[in-house]
Amino acid sequence: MPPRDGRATLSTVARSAGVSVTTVSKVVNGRPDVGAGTRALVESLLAQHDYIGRRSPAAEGSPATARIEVVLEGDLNAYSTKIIQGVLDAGGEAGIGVAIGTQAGADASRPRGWARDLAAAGRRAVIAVVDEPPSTDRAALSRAHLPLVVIAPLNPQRERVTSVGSTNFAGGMAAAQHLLALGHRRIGYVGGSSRSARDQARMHGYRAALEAAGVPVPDDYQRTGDSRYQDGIAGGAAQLDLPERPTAVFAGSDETAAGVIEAARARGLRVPDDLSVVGFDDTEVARLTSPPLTTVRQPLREMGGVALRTALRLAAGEKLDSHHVELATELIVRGSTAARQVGGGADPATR
Amino acid sequence: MPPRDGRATLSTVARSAGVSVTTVSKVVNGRPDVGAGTRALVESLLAQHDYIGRRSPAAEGSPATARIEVVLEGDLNAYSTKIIQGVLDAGGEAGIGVAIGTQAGADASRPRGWARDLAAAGRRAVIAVVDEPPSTDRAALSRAHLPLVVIAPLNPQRERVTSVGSTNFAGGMAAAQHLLALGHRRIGYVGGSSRSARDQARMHGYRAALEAAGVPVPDDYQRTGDSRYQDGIAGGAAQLDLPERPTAVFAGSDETAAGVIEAARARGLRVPDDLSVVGFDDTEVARLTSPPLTTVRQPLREMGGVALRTALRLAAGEKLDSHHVELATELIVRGSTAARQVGGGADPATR
DNA sequence: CTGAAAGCGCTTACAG
DNA sequence: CTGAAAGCGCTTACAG
Repeated sequence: MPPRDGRATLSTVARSAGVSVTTVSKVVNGRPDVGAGTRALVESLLAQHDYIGRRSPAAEGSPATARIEVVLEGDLNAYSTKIIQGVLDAGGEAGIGVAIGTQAGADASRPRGWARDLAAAGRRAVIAVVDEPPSTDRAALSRAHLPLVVIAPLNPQRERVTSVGSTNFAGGMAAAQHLLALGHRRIGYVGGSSRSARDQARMHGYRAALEAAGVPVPDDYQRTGDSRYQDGIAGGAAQLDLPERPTAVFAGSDETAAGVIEAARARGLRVPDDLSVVGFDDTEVARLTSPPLTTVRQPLREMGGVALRTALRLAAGEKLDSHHVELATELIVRGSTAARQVGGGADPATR
Repeated sequence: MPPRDGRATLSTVARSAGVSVTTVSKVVNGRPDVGAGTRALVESLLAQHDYIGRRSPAAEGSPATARIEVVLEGDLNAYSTKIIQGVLDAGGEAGIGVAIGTQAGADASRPRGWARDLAAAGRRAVIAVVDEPPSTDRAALSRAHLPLVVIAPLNPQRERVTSVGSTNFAGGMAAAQHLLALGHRRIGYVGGSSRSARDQARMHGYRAALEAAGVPVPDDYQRTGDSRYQDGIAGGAAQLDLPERPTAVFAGSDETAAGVIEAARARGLRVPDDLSVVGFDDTEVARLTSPPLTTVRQPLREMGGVALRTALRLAAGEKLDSHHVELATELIVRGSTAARQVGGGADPATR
C-alpha cells in the first residue's frame, strides 16, 4: 500500500527518473557507485518530490524528537540564555524536545531546504530570538507549514508575525520614577537604537516620567547606540564628562548598565554614592555587577515559556486571540541606586 | 542480516517472548487486539531488549535531525552557555543538529526509557556538562549504544568516561605567578569544593607557585566552598576581615571572583588599588565586572567543539587515543590586578 | 486473541 | 555503472 499522505517513496522517484529503485537508494545513501549524470538527475527528482523516506514509528512516538527549533542571532549571551531556559523549562513540562539551530552562517545564508529539513526532522514550530526575522525565513517556514513565534522583536507591531514581548514603556517609566523618588533630578539615559520600537518605548517611558515630574531632559542626557557593554562605557563616559553630569543613569540593558558602572569607576566615581544606575532585563549580569544592579526585570524565562506554548498552539492549528503578547516588567531594586547625595554631582576631587 | 550493532528487532523480542512477530508489532503500536498477559510480557521484554525500532532513513538524511543531545545540570549559566556555543558552532560546521535536554526533573529522575528515546529520535551521542555523570545515566546510555562525552568533570580520571577538560593545575599556577610578579606576597585563594579534583588542581597550582617563590600560604588564606557568587562574597569577606588581609585573591571561578570584588567594594576597598583579583573561566562575566576581570581562560568554546567532534568519532565507532583530553588554559590580564601598592594591605581608613 | 502469509519500503551482495 | 534478486524489518488483512 502506498503511503496515504502522498509522500514519495524510492519507487516513485525511480519511476519518474527512469532508473531502478536500487540506484535511487544508492543516491539517497551517498554511495559512490553511481554515474555523475544519473546522480544529478535523481537528486533533482528527489528534491522535486520532497522525498523524506519512510518515517520511523519509534521517532514519531518519542518524547525526545525535537519538536521546536530555537533560532538565534549571533552568539548566546546572558539575555538569550534566560529565554532559552524558559523554552527548555516549558518544553520539559510539555514533554517536548527542543533543538537549538546550529547556524553555520547568518540568517541570510540558510542552507537550501532549511525549513523543509526541519519539518522532515519532526519540528512542529520555530521560535526565533532575533531582532527582525528575515522575510526569506518567514516565507520558507510558511511553505513548510512551520509556524513562527518571535521573542522580543524590535518592532512587534510592524510585521504580521506572532511575537512575545514585555511592557517596555512601563519599564522605562518605572526606572525613571524610582530614580525620581530617590531625589534625583539630573537623570541620563543610555540605551539602544532609535530604529528599534522596543528601545524607543523604554526611552519614552523614561521621558514621560520625567516630564510628568516637571524635570527637564536635556538632549545630551539622552544617548542611543547599541546595547552592549562598550556602548555603556562610551555613553556613560560622554555623560559623566559633561559639565553638569547626571547623578543617575537609566541604561537600556544590563550590559549597558555594567558599562556605565565601569565608566564611573574609571573616573573615581562610586556607585551608588556618586552615581545611581538602573539597568534593563535582569539577566545574570545584574546579580554579578558591583554593586548588584537595580534593574527593570523582563520576565525572560516566562517569555520563553509563553513562546513555546504559543508555538505548540499554532502547530496544533489553534487560532490566537492576539498575534502579539506583552508580559509585565517589574523594577528590581538592588544596590546600584541610592538617594541623591547632598551635594551630589560635585566633582569627587573637591570632596 | 541482523543489525550488526546488536540492536533488538521485533523478531529478537518475539523469539524471547515465545510469540509471533505480528503480536510484538501490535504491542509496539498499541493495537487493542492483544491479550493483557501477552501484552505485559512483551512490553517487559521490549524494555529489557531496549527495542527502539528501525532507523528512519528519512531523518537519517536530514541535517536538521538532532544527532547530539546536550545534557545540563541545573540552569544555563555563563559557563555552560559558552560550552554550548562551542558545541553549536562545531555542529554547524559538521552539519549536525544539536538538541538541548529538556530536563523536567533532575538527572536522578530521568524518565523511563530516556536513553532509548534519544536513540530512537536519532541521537548518536550525548554530551554532558555536569560535575559527575550519574552511573544510572551511563548504564542507560551504554545499553542504548549512545556514547557519552563529559565536559570538565569534577574527577576526570576516576571514571572510565570520555571527557574533555582544561589544564587546571597550570591555570592555578599562572594565576599565582602573575600575582607574585606584581609584587604580591599575601595571596589568598577562594575556590571550589575539595571533593573536586578539578578545583584541587587549581588550588595546588596556586600553592605550587607560592611555594616555589618561598611565599607562605597560611591556612586561613585558603578557602573552599562552592563556586558561586555568594561563595565569593562569603570567602572574600572572611579573608578581607583577617587581621593581616591578603593584597590579592585568586578565585576559582569568575563568579566567585565577582563575589570577591563585591566583598571588597562593600568594605570600601578598591580593585585593583587595594586588592587584586584573578578569576577562572573567562566567561562573559569577566568582561562585565568593574573593573574587567583578569582571569584564567578556559577555552570553553573550543572544549565544546572538541566534545562534539569526539562524540561523533565515538558514534562512528572510532577508537580514541585517550579517553580524557585537556586543552590549555591561558592567563588573560585585564583591569582587576595591579602591582602591590606601597603600604598595600593597610586599612584604607588609615590612609 | 493469535499468527501465517502477503506485501511495503528499503538495502545490499552480486552478475553483467 | 546499473539493476535483478534476495532478504530485512515491519505492518496488516485475514483465517482460525
